[in-house]
Amino acid sequence: MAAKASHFNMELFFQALGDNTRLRLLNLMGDQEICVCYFVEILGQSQPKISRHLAYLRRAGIVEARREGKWMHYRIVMPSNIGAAQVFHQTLAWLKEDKAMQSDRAKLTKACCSPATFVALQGAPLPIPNESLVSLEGK
Amino acid sequence: MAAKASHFNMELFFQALGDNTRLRLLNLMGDQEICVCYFVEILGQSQPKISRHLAYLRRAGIVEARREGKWMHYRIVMPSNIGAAQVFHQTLAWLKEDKAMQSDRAKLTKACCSPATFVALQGAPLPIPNESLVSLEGK
DNA sequence: CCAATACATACGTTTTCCCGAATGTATCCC
DNA sequence: GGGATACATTCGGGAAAACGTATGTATTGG
Repeated sequence: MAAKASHFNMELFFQALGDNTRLRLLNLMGDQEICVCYFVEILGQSQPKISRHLAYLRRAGIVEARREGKWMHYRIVMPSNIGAAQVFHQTLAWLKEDKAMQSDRAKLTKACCSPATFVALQGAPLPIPNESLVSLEGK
Repeated sequence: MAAKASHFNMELFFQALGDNTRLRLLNLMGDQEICVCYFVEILGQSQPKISRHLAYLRRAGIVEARREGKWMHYRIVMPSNIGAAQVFHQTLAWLKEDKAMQSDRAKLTKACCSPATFVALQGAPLPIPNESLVSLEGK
């Protein structure tokens, strides 16, 4: 029944990474689970646009969503395919080196420290560490 | 003068990898310099199509070409950006694990051993090891 | 139950990508 | 120089992607 799950679609995987908005989203997720409203606030782009890109990443199998009341939290999930996981992990590390990506992360940290100063984030849930990634921290 | 070479376009990089034909081409190059006619023969696709994808890879800065008489040899070049190089190297290793990619490589080996049996490859120059990648062989 | 919030999806348009077919260019050989 | 070979580029059409706008759905609070 799970016979065809073995072959991973590399083309689709890289296409998912071939968009700056999606790279920014992945960078913000990093090793945390994050609420959609933060993405909208930090990227400064329309909510439907963010939502569509998140759906794209979900279809590509590299993020998952979890509902918590009104809010949706997105987190990175490592592909089961080993090669994909290695490339993906390396990519996330690469994102951390990028200036623009660091800037996004800084904004996120700032927004989390004082969400009250962002009108759109009143009462929004804070990011939550993504436990499924902890095992990879060492490398 | 080389002031703006520092920022690598990640989006473009991943877009270049987001096409199966281009992934197959990169896989065939692997660690050798290869003549265009082999690509056409092994992928079984039109010469203009192959040529366009090679041009795409060249624009993305991950392959380079060298002319030798009538023939054009293509080879992989590692991006100067360290993060990109790491992801790229890992990607090439991943390609080697893929069944379909291994099949392409097998066809290439076969074609190189007896190019005379492939009408289109009469007198075509054999692949040449890509020396610029040797330093990375260890990892 | 109703309004408000948070997010997802549908729709129509514009842009981008990919292709086959045709044409252009460089090199070799006679 | 002229034809043949190897490859690159151009052109036009069709498919997919990306976007803004509008609308739908789930949840909360009153």
